[in-house]
Amino acid sequence: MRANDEAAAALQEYAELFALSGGDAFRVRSYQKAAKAIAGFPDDIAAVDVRGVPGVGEAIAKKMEEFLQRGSFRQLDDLRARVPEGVRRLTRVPSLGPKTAIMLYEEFGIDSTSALGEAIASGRLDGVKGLGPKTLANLLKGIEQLEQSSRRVHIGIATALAEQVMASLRAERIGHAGSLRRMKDTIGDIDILAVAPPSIMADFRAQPYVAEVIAAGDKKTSVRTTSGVQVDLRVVPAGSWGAAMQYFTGSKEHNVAVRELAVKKGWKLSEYGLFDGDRVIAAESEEDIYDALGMQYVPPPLRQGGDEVRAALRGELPDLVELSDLKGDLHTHTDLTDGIATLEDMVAAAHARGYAYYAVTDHAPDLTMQRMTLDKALEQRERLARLQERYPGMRLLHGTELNIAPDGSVDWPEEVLRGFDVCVASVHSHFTMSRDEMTRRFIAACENPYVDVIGHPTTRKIGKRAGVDADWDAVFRAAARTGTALEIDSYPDRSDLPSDLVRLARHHGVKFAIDSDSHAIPHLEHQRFGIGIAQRAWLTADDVINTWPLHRLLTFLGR
DNA sequence: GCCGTTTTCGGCCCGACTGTTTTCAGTCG
Repeated sequence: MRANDEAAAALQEYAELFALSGGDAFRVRSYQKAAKAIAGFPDDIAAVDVRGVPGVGEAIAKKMEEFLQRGSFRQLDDLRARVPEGVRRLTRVPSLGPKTAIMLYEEFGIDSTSALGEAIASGRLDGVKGLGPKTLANLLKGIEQLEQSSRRVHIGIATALAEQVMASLRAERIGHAGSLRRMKDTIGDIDILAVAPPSIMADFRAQPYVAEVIAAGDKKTSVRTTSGVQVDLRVVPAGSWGAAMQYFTGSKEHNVAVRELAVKKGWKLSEYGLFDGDRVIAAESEEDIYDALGMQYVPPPLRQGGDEVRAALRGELPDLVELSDLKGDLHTHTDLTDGIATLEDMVAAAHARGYAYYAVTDHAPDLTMQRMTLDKALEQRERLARLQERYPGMRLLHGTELNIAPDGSVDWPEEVLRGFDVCVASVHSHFTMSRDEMTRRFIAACENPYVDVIGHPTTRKIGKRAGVDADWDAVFRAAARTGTALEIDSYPDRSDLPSDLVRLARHHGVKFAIDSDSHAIPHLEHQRFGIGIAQRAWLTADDVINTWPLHRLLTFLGR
């Protein structure tokens, strides 16, 4: 993890603890704002003065400097000691905020979600002021949701941790396998393979990110990291690298299918190689193994144990969309609404990525907290037009992220919508409508001729909120019929659409936009996670509108 | 805590929703 992300996480934790200990709400907001700005700051704060980050003054700068020196700061240590861990977990329950968490702890001694569950079940909280029967029932439901989701982390967290682990170890060869390599949107634990001397295990156990050693052997060491995620490190022989990668990448179902192929030929496939008796047929590279079995190389995101093995035997695997196919980004924000970087900085960062086009899509007025007005949007359009002169090779598109109201309507009338190059439309509230109402809502949005892309369609937040309920077949048919693209929102805690729904939508003839939904410059890189979702859904470049050349994209947008 | 063409104090995104209450507190985006 970058120093910025670690420092921001510590500050964010401090903000939470500060709120839980009854601290001033404006100060809480200051800490949160600064944490967001530090995480999104393009330069390494270990290398530059952190006071240069907007929202960071003298007090926060001191805390961050202490953090960079010793991995914590005094005020954070104090609050960690004062606020029980269980109380912090209470606030992760949806609809349970700091006020209620403090009250439950101080009045009833409840310091964990399980204690809360028992207290509700036993009737101990019946008749408590502010906690009616509906609230208690909602809390129980929230606890259940939390317990189901808390064992896995989203791919953004897992990727950062895996990269940190690999960078911290010296090896002749090192790489990650498992569900992370298959680009699943959530990851249970991280598998790292290495070709290295035995001493790597001791080095691994001594790393500062290790909280607990679960198992320590010559071939495998398992630890729980300070972030709570388990990491397994396996040392493999150099000659078996490909076989080990193939074996530990999985999925289990994929490996069963591939091993059956080997058995049919009278061979044996293990993590040490593909063998005919004692003779090694292939072991050093995955490509050799798949080749020897008479099939195409199967890219990890496709190894799900579905029909990829059959397709690979027939030579019918798709030519998957790659990160390098993307020619632009169609959903990004600036500090005009809830982004933290200026229009000029976001555009410059997009240009540095070599895009052929780039859309700025700040929020529209119906999300009142964003304070957007038509005047502000038009002024931004002027600024963008002036910026365009500086970037002749990159077409700047002025867009907006509209809000889909419960009836499926959006923020502005047609004459205003007509003026945008691209309109993304997304659901941001009213998540609990009935399936029928929600389906009608999405279909109405698709039928709006100015809506080009449905943003983060299920609105799920991994570990926090389940997706909305809708008849997706009906929604996808409407999207295909109206020429409305569905977004693959690459922001890792969204990962939305999820790959199974992408595959279903593709079946209906839908096109997709792989967007970063960036609120800061580093977020532009998140598109790699969206590519993973697209690959798991077998998408080719032709399925993704932001791989298309500009003129084809503009034709699709109908502008 | 931060911030400043209304600068060193007094503001700080604010409206909707839910479940509770009998006029509102807490939570969320």
